[in-house]
Amino acid sequence: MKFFKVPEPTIMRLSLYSRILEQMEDRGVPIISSVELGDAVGINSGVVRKDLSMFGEFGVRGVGYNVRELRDNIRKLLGQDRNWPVIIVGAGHLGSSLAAYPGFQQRGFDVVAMVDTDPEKIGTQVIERPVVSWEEAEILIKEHGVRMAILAVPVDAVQSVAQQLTDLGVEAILNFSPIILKGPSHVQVQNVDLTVYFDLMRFTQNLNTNGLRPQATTVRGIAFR
Amino acid sequence: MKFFKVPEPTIMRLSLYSRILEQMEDRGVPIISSVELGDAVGINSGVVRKDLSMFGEFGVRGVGYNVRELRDNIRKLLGQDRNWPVIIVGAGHLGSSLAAYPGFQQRGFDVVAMVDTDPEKIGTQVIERPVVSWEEAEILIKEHGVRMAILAVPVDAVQSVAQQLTDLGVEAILNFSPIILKGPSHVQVQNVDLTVYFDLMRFTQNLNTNGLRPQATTVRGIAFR
DNA sequence: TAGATTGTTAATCGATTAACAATC
DNA sequence: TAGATTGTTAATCGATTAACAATC
Repeated sequence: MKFFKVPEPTIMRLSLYSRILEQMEDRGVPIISSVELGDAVGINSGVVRKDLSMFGEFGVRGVGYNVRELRDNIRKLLGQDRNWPVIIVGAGHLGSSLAAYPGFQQRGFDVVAMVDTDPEKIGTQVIERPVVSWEEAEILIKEHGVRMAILAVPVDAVQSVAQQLTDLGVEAILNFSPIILKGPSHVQVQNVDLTVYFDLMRFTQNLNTNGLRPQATTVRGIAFR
Repeated sequence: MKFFKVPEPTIMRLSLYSRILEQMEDRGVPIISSVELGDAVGINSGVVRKDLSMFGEFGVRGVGYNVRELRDNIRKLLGQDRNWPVIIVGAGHLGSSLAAYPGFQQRGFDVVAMVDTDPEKIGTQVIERPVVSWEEAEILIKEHGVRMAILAVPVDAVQSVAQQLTDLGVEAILNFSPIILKGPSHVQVQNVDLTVYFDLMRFTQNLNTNGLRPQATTVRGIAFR
């Protein structure tokens, strides 16, 4: 078995490259240089080359990268070329907006269902997705081989829902609740805490207010200005 | 004028500390150690102490940190003690779910309005927030001194909406659309691209699928397992 | 060949970790 | 005083940046 050590910033940038390349492909651009790709995502061209070189030699010296070829390679790396069934837990505002996310289907995710405990919601459809009970969810998870779940439930329900999901064999949980979810080590938990971003913005604004000027910083390797 | 250089991971962790301290305060816990606080957010106690020491000496050696005191200090640092009027642009699913976000009001943000161009929506209320036109938005922005905006509009509208906001004097934009927004240098733009997180999860799952096991990594300084 | 751009190496930077003196 | 925990320093680690040889 081979061991991999890919810096997280690299993976996140691959995701950005992927979208830019998609756009280029749509526009019929055949070749792209690391400088152009870097500019598009707001980073240095060296980073682009370094990131890509971790996975192979995709470019041609003196020429650049074949857009379609590179796109296909990155898609494969990120698993965007396969179909990933996911379930969304919580059919509230956030859950619904995630279900409605256009990039979702488009990028290889397939929301098989939304789980909720509210009897009023169960049996209905939200954004053309069936809202189901946990009993039905269990069946669907087995049936579709669901391995990824998205959590958009109230804070106090997070931990028990995560347990439930783990018991049902889910291997990856993307948690949007503002709480740090801890799962067993074999389950990949990714906490995305939106309040952190609000606080991040406000911190800077607050410094400005106080007559202080923070130095430019970077966010997750993505330059912002 | 004083110059500040605060690592971004530190700011994000301050946000996490803030919430944990809020919970402790609610539970009536008077004192907390860096070890306890570190455990609660899943990091090493040394990081906690280092982060806090950037802003002052908040603890007592041999004892720990006074929960209420530390909470108040961090609130002040992050600007959570003041009221920040914000507007949300885009009254669709994502915009609505952000408006519904309970932590919003609670943590010092005040959504004064939601802006939309759909005549069907203008004049209605979403989550008790008025949906207004750009003309009305302009008035409200001036009236409330709005400096922060949240973007939840379709991809193709992002750049022009950002321009509009900048023209109206908005200084900070939190962009949720999966596009890298570039604003003028005096405007703070924070791109939060949810698709990046999906890809991040999937990348790991994809490696697992291929029989590879990625090493444990960290996300934005927050350990996950 | 001349020009361009990759892939890669070495230097730099910054954040995390480990360790411990200070001190309650 | 003994035990505990902070604030801080030095060592480590890892990512970014700069530079350039390889090569189309």
